[in-house]
Amino acid sequence: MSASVRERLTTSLATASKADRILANFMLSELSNLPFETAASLAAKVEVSEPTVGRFCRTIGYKSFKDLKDHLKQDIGQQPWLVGDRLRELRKQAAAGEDQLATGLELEISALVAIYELARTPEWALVVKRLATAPCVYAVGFQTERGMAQILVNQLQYLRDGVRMLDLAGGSFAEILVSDPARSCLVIFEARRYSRLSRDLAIEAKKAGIPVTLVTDPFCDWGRDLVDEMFVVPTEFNQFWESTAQMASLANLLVNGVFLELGQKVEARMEAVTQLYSQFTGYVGKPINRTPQSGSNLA
Amino acid sequence: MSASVRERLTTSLATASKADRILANFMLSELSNLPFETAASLAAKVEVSEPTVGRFCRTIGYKSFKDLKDHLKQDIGQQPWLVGDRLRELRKQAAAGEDQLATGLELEISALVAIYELARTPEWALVVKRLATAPCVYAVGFQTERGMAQILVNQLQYLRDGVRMLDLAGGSFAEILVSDPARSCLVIFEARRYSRLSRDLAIEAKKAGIPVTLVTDPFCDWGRDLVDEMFVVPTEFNQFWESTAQMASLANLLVNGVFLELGQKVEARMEAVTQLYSQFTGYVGKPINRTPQSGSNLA
DNA sequence: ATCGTACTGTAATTTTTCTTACATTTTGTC
DNA sequence: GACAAAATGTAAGAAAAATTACAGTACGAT
Repeated sequence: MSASVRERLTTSLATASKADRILANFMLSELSNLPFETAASLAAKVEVSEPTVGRFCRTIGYKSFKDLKDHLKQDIGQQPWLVGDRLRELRKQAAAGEDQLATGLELEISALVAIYELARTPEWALVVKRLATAPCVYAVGFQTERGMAQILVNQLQYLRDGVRMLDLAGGSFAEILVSDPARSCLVIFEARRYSRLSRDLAIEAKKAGIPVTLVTDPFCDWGRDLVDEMFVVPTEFNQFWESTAQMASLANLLVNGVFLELGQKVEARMEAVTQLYSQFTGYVGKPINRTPQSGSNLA
Repeated sequence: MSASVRERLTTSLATASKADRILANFMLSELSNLPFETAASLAAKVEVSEPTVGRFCRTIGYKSFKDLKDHLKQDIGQQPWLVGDRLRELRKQAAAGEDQLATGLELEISALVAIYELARTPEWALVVKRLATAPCVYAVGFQTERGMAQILVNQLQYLRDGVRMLDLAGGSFAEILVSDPARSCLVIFEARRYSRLSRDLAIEAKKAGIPVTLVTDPFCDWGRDLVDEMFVVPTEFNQFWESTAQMASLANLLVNGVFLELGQKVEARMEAVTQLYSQFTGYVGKPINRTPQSGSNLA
């Protein structure tokens, strides 16, 4: 009757019921934030009812969620969990050992800050508006930046129609370049070494009058006057090569902006997409819903 | 109106009244236990009345003791750091307007910290080693996480042979599931709502004996005993839905680890890939190199 | 010394958090 | 497919925590 909170949670996983497992899992992954939670806040996050939280704590041997937290206090003991402390800890280790990782963290953090600064610029607002309203949105990325375009596209597609990822599979980029420029816009993700395709595509798009947004690294010297907006994302984090990881954060912020711009009306669409996914593929926990919904195609 | 809890407490020491000073001092020395305290428990410990605690918190700018705790949670420390001023600036604006963006930034930063902590775990080292040495590496992601898998795959492919992205285009995942399990490993990126495919794939991979690494959000309750390693990435950044953006950072860190593991020998390959890209597509600044290089196919 | 101001505590009230009782749903079994 | 058992949610109520109102106290100024 005296195991650590973590141990008890882990043990419980074996026998616990569905809701209890969800709780245990979440608690395990968020152990360091638990002290700040309350039974109600937890319940909301994992989408169970409040009594379930209390009951679960009782089944694993505590009096209440609060009691569990009190035990946590002793468990964590000297381990830091305030972000500040943890950051400091990482730094210290970085200073001690020959670990270049932690300095990378600081650089990555500063990249994030830079991105959030970008998100307050007029250009940002402009791009968000365009991504929300242009009939056709294209995104593209080559080499290692292909995934970034993918991320933007996949998410935007939940919010609106007419979003497509470009690639050179067809050999020409004709999809966008011969379409009505007033109806299209393009987002290019790029970083060193810049693919010739990015530049050529930007040139042609400009020629065609299609608005182009370039998300790139600080070394890009060819974009400035070819594109309408250029978002520069820091990429040097002490890793063996540039990391464009934080472009994903930028992409997500853009998507978030588009959501805010579109407002309520996207909800129906998101619901429909989810419904369709449920129907054709299925989600964990819910079997495939094989009954096509009459109201599901709002595209 | 935007200092860290620690800062505010320290500042208050100068002007505070007797009881307040006692409180501030106690809080400062017990900062890491604060989340477990309640206004009443604190009051008892320093022998002041409960309202005094609340009042004190209000005089230093919080709504209540609970509000102070909430800020503590996000407090990333007062250390002078790289981007301190800019971060502070963003925070100030956040405090002023009801701008949820900046608090999102703090959450995103703490997610980064969590990832860098992950990168120091034994599991991480294990996964890196496996990604570096397994003959076949597969990565997969569905819905909005597809891009994450893409990012990992595209980069790993620069470093080593035998890296492929999985999808259901063929309808069966046979590529990996009927291959020699001793030669393969799998990385799954997933987040709510979890695709049925992720789980089923994990189950089958486990059955087949293929090591599986799951990168997911804190809400995932089905992975724990289905996979060999589970990396949990925080995803709630005050945006309209979960943002898995920081998984990209995790992917890049993994790639970086693989690079360090493989060492010098990857350079030749990277050079060759670059050469081939130059030959077939070309880089900005360099025209297509149309002369095939005799030494370029090391694959 | 007396007054006034600022500080602090007591007690009542409000708000939040947790629990209990009961209804409903889910799960497993025959 | 129906039943029982287990699990979960709802809603009401109990307990805890925090706030407010108000009264008393300490301390400085006059």
